[in-house]
Amino acid sequence: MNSIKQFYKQYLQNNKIRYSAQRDKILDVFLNMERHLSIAQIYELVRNKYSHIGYATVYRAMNLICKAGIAEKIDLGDGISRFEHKYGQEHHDHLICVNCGKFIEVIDTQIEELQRQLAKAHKFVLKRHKMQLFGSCCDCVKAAKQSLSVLAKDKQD
Amino acid sequence: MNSIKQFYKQYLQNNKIRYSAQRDKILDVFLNMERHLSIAQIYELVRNKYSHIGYATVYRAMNLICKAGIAEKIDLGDGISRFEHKYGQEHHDHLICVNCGKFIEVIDTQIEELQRQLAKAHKFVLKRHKMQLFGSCCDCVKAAKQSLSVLAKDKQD
DNA sequence: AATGAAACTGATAATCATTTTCACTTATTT
DNA sequence: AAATAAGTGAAAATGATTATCAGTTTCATT
Ligand SMILES: [Mn+2]
Ligand SMILES: [Mn+2]
Ligand SMILES: [Zn+2]
Ligand SMILES: [Zn+2]
Repeated sequence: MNSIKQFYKQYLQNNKIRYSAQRDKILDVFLNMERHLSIAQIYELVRNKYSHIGYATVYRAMNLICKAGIAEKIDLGDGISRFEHKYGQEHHDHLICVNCGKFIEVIDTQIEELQRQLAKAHKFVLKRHKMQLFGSCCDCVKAAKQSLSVLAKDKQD
Repeated sequence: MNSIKQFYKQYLQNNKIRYSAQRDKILDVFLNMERHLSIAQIYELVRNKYSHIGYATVYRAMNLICKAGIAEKIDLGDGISRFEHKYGQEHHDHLICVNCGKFIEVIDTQIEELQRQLAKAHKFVLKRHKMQLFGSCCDCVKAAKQSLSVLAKDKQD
């Protein structure tokens, strides 16, 4: 039925790691959650649904889920790790709005190809890369323009 | 004479921030240092040369130097901030060897242009970006091959 | 030169995300 | 069932960074 869960169970079995009730619940929450949530947010969701699960257990479970290749930890440099789905997802990079925190997932095959060429030119064996574009999303730009025009109007009066 | 120091003094003056002996020493160390050093490493260098300067003062001074636009803090996701020269330097991205930690500075104008287009396509007003390519540098690849062949020879014997 | 305000320093404490520890419980193997 | 291994949760530890605060230095004004 749930092929991801099957995959996870297989991974644990292969590595002689037990499949506990806590790990099951945390995986369920992760699989049903919005993208890019932090540990604190995942912990809250787990608590709401099941309670009585420790913070450290959520950390441990999410690290396992990452090791299994089902989640990926992403780091925006703000000191908070976020997690996103990786199983069956193709690689992508992020546009991040510095105002509202919105994530836009992007993949640009030309850039990816140029990255490979760049690494090759420096005799680098490329393992992974991180590309994050920070700026203001269209909604936030619109909102900023709006408030500017309101200010201008106030000045006129 | 030292135009960067002049620039720094001007920045501090403009912002009513004093130019102390500690700030002078820390700036000197930063200006003469290898690229991409951490606070701990800068602190060591400062200590060797002058001693009696507090850790917090180094943090504060480096943050100031960044605000002035002379240094830039870079984050590789390993929890350690590193600093590099920014004054008069053009933007660049990094190839980072996951084995030896070597940095290679790169700039690919095609990628930069594609990034701008990508942002535009999503109606994003781009402020800054981060691109880091992780892998093995040619020296580390060579070393790995070497040790592999040694192992193979051992097996033969 | 004296004075008072403002800025700076350095030691230390606080913060915050994450990891470790450890006594205890649960699952698996013998 | 007993022995062994793994997992859990609470609490402590860690490590980078920032905040606090009493004492010091600098600057401007008298
Ligand atoms: Mn994503
Ligand atoms: Mn650099
Ligand atoms: Zn936004
Ligand atoms: Zn290397």
